[in-house]
Parts: sequence; structure tokens; C-alpha cells
Amino acid sequence: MSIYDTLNTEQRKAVEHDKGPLLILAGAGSGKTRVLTHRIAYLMENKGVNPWNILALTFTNKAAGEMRERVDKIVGYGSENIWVSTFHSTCVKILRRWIDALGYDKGFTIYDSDDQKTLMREVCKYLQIDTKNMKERSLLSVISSAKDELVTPEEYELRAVGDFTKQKYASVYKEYQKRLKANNALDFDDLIFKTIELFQTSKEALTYYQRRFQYIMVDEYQDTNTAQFKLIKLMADGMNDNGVREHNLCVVGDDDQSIYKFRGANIYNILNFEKEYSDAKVIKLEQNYRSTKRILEAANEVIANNVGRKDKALWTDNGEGDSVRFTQFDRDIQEAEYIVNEIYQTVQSEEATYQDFAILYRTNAQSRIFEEKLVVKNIPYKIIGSINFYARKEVKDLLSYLKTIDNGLDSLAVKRIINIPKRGIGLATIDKVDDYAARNNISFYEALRQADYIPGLQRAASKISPFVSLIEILKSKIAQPDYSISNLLDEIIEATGYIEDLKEQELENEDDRIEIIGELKSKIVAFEEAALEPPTLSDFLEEVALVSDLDNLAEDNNVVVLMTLHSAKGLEFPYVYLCGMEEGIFPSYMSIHADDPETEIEEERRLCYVGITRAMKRLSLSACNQRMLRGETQFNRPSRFIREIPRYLLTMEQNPFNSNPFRSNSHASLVPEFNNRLQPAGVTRPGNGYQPSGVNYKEKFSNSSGQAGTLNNRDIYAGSIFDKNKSTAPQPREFGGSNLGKIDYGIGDTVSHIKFGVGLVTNINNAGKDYEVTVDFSAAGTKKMLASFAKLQKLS
DNA sequence: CCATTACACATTTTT
DNA sequence: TGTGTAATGG
Repeated sequence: MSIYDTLNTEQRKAVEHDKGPLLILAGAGSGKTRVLTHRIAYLMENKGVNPWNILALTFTNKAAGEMRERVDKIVGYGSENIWVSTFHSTCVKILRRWIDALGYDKGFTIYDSDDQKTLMREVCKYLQIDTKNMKERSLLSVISSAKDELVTPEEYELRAVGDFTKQKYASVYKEYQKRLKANNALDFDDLIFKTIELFQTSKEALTYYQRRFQYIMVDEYQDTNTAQFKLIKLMADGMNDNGVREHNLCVVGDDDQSIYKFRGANIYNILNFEKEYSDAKVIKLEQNYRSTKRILEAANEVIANNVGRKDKALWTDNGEGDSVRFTQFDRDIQEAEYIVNEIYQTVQSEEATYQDFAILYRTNAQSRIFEEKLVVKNIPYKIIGSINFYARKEVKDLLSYLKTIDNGLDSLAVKRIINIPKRGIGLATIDKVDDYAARNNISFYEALRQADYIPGLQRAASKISPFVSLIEILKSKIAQPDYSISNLLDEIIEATGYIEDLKEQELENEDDRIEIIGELKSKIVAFEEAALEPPTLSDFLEEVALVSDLDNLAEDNNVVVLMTLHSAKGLEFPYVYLCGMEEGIFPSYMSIHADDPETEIEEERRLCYVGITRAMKRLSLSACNQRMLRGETQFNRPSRFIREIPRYLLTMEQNPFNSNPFRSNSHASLVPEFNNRLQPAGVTRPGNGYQPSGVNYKEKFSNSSGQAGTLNNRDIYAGSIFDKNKSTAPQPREFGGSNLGKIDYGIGDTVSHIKFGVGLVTNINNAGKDYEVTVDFSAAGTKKMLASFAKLQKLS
């Protein structure tokens, strides 16, 4: 029995396809990762393909990591030579080696969206652009789209002739790009763009990678943009050793799960793949292994409302399963309370554990209310997205120190920290230094070093020099062999008094912030420990630039996860709650009122399809008649997507709280007209006659009835089965983290530290809200550390 | 230079 | 509602 015996016919066909372009249309849950990994194994084992010649591209680190793991498992020897990584890190790897051909330094830094915005603010200031009319974000998205479409600033300028606005954009784009280069920095889009530029500039580089990557595989192909496609095409266009162009390009995707058009994903990459490669073979994977029949049929019915999709019919051998449930609540708080309570009950009954549940919503703003209820119920949870760990203030500050030490050319980082903690260096000073730097064509940091010569600085210069010496000292430390990145971080925190400064500011969530610094430290230590050779500071900063918190999902084990539908793509959960199924929320107000609502609604529908197909066992949909949005109450009708699910698949629940008898009547008009088929039909797709009205219920309701204004929380909660008084409980943000305030060891105890190993506690001082612990480590000597920070484990 | 306050603003966002 | 930026006065 071979590993390929477990594949179905189509999967097997895909796995055994070895030469020439291949498009795999893989429906949700059809085992596409399995196919990719098995195909890699097959190529190596049966076709003698050298692992060195295989490239597998994904969009997320998580996907790359999972594929790597699975490939390692089934391939065995030689798997480490297979190049499995994300588009962006692939490009970084290539650029680190060759980018000097484009006039950049190989030690370039990568700017995240925050950095981009800061840089854009500088650009706007310089070009005297009123950011009230042209917002940084929209300018950045113009530039991003240009880069996605491979339009250079020069080309953009040429195309802008005669169009005032576009000319403005062109000058912004030009200046922005100029400054990136001056900072020796690339933004995310540049990583792709510059790699293509490299390939077009250096024949040597292109040929090198074409020869190397004889077999290319691309996951989530529907999400590729024009630039990414160009990149793939360039690499896949090489000749093999016999001078033949084989185009051994295998792309896997699902046009129904294309949900990133707003970010430049070009759906025609997948729809027109066969036109681009006329000899392409197409294989459809239509058997779903994930969901029950009912869930899958609901998904199929919804997505069938889209036109212009590749014809597909997902089916499953799984059981019928429970019926899909749609629950209508009066208010958003009830929705949250009900769902959280149900999760609690289900776990109590030992039917499931917390990690089996996902709460999915359209916008991040919807998470808050669930978080409140989860805290009250003491249920461990994790919110994905909203604020990226690496986007937190404290983390950005400390990383900016590391960046400054690593690459003085990154002026953004230097400017960020020059007055953190406060050194009495203000905007006026920074402007003067900036001026001087620009005039002398040197970097901001270099200008700081020459502060004494900058005219008009007198007093400020004396404040600058200690900062420069500090950075120089730290630079010399990290240059020493055996001096680790975590040592450096400690040194930075100590030398700058960062934590003390944080405490002095007396911010309300001080503990959280300190905990976050501890987390950063752990991440650095973990990174250092995972590396085979001691990693450089640049290595670490690069890693940081390319990770998101979705990547760390596996770290927290038994928690309920909350995330947007976008973040949920590629994941699966036994129990899925799809909440906020309301017109104006999902589909979003923006899509309903877009210039081209048809297209935008289709993207929302694909998002809905993604959401539904995340569920394995049970799917619960819910909507609320009224919800608080940005401080005002909104009244929304249930989502059109609910109506697109045939009635026979759904169990309807009306306001299970049923606390206020008159309410259920007053809202009778909110019950959607359903696709009233009571029996399954064949391959039907009747238009159900529904016309998107685009009219928010808010108008209708407030015109026809004044009741809304007379209701308050008390009315709704009267007779509630839940205790409303609990909702004011204190709110820890996440579980499993800090033990702040209590430590389980004392003087004389033996403890272990993640890095320093085992040691004896010799002293403990009460340092405000934290403890300063002195430990005598057998290997590392005596160290003083903050308890919240060091995460010491008691051994005896 | 820094703290306070007023004000605008708010889809989704793998990297 | 709640956050992050711009304007203001000390």
C-alpha cells in the first residue's frame, strides 16, 4: 500500500501530472494541501525530480509552515532542499542576494503599513499636500495598485498627462519611492516589484532561478495579483537542461474563495489560466471532506448566485448532519451573550472543547462585544487580527531601537525613538536635523552624529549626543561574538529605562504593556533557539517584518477563536458561528452602495461562502434587529445571504430570549422572505426575485414607528436568563499569559529561566507593581530581572 | 517642548 | 463608541 492509495481519482490525477502547466480548481475542503504535498513526494520518488528544483509558494507563513511540515513528513530525505515559502519571503531571499544590481543595499529594511503611513505623511508635508483632501491611506492605495500592476513612477507620470489628480499622484509616488530608497527600505509591494525588476535587469539572476525552479507550485492562486503572476511566469519560463521550456507550473485555487480583490488580487489570473497556457491541464477537486451535507449544500446554494464563476459542484460523502441554524436576535448584546453561553454549555456537556469553536464576523469592530461576554464567562479566547502584536506601540518602539542599531539608514525608526523615552528632543529639532540631512545628502542618523555642526541647534545638540552615544555603544555590543539579540533587548530596556518610563506614565493598562514586552523577549529567545546558527539582528528583523499573528494561532491551544471572515480562510472548525448576518454589515454597507454593487456584492458572497465552508459539524448563523455601531443604534434587515439558503436546510429561531412579548410582533416584518423550496432540487438556480433595495431599515423603521426610542437595555434584559450585573467585570485581554502580582517562588527556591537555565533565587524586591528578582544562575551568573518579564519557573 | 483638549474618523488587509 | 491626529496654551 502506497501513500497515494488514499487519494481519490481526481486528486491522484493531479498528483501524477508531472510535466506542463496544471490548474487545480480545488473547492473548499477538497484536500488541496494534501494534493500539493503528495505531488511533491510523487515528483521526487517516481519522477526523479531533485528537491532542489522545487518551489512551493503560499501567501501566509502559516500555510508555508504547514506545507513544510507535511512535506517533511511524507518526503523524508532531501525535503529540506525544497523551497517552501511565501511570495514575500521568497522575494526577500532573492533580493538579499541580488538587489545591489538595482542600486539598493543588501541590508534593506522592510516597511510595514505603519511605516508606509509615516513615510507618506512626510511626503505629503514635503509636497505640501493637504491631507484633508488626499488622505495618506488613499494615496498609499493608489501607489499600491500601481505597483500591483507593475507601473513605475515614471510610467505613471507619462500616463497622467492632462489629468491633474493623476499628476499629483505621480509626484507623490515618485517622492515616496525616492524616500524609500533613501532609507534603504522596501515596502511589501516593492518586494515583488523589485524582484521582477531584478529579473528584467539581470539576466544572470533570472537564469539562475529559472534553472533552479524547474517545478513551481502556487497555493491560493486566486489571490495572486498581476505582479505576482508576472513573477511566477518569469520564473516558470525557463529552459530545462535539454533546452526545453516545460512550464512545470502547478497552480491551485478556488475562484469562489477569491476575497482579496480590494487588495489587488486579479481573478483573471485563475479564470484565464488556460488562455495564458494553452496546453494547461485542468483538474477539478469537487469532493469535500470537511463539512456535513447540509452545510455544504447551503454553501453551494449561496455561491450559485454569483455569475461568471468556473462551473463547479462540491459534494461530500459525509453525513447529513444537523440542520443549519439561523437565529434572529433583537440586539447585538443578546447575540453575543447567547452564543457565548451556548459555547459554554456545549463544553460543559463535554461534547466539545473550546478550540472547536470559531466566532466569525465581517468587521473587527464586532469582536468587542463577544470579548466582553467571554470574559464574564471566563472562557479562554483569542482574537485574531485587530491589532497585530508587532503593531503594538511598545513593540514598535523597541523594534525601532533594534532597527536603528541594525540599519542607521532607516530614518523612520530613528525618528520614532529619538524622543522615547523623553529626551527633550522635539519636532523643531527633528525638522532642523532633517533639513541638514537633506541638504548634505546624508541620512538622518548621520546628521545626528554631526549635530554639533547643525546651525540653530545649540542647546538641542547637547541632548542629541547622549542618544547617539547610546546607539553607538549598543552597536558595538551587538558586534561582539556571543552577544545575543535578547541580550541586546535587555540592554536597550535597561539603558533607556523603558519600563520605568512606562510605569511613570501611569497608563491604565501598564501591566498589559509590560507583559507585551515580555512576550517580545520570549519571541526573540524562541527565534534564537530555533535557529541552527546564531541569527543576526537583521535575520530577526526580517522575520518580524513578515509575520502576522495568524501565524501563531497554533500556539494557544484550547481557546475559542474570534476573527474576521477574511482571516478565517484556510481554517476549519467543528462549530462555527457566523454572526452579524445583516444587510449593511454583511454584505457591508460599502459594497451595497458601491459604484458597482453587483461586483462588490459578489465578493461579499464569496466571503460568505468562505465562512460557511469553514464549518465541519455545525453552523450557526445569526442576525440582530438592532445593533450599536459607532455609538449609534442601527436597524438592519437580515442578510440577503440568509435568504439564499433554501428553507429546508435551515432551522429558524426567533429571538430565543423572548423577554419582551410585544417585540416579537413589532419586528415581524424583519423576517426575510426565504428561498422557500422545501425539498432539495437538482442543479437549480432560480433567481428568487429579490432585488437589493439598498434601503437601510433604519429609515423605514424610524419613519413608521417611534417605539425604538422608548426601549432601553432594562426592557430588553428584564427576565433575561443571564445576569446583567456581571457585565462590568474587569477585563483581562487574553488568557494564559501573565501571572503579574503573584509569584510562586521565594528566596532560596530553585528556578529555571528560558535562556539562562537553572538558578537560585537570592533576593526579591518589591518594585512597584512588579518584583525585581535576583537569581544566581549556575551557568550565566547573577542576574536581576523583573518577575513579570523573566517568566521564571519554580523547580523545587 | 509638552500636556491637554478638540476633532475627525471609522470594511475587509494573508505580506 | 473609541481612537488617533491636529491644534492650542502653558
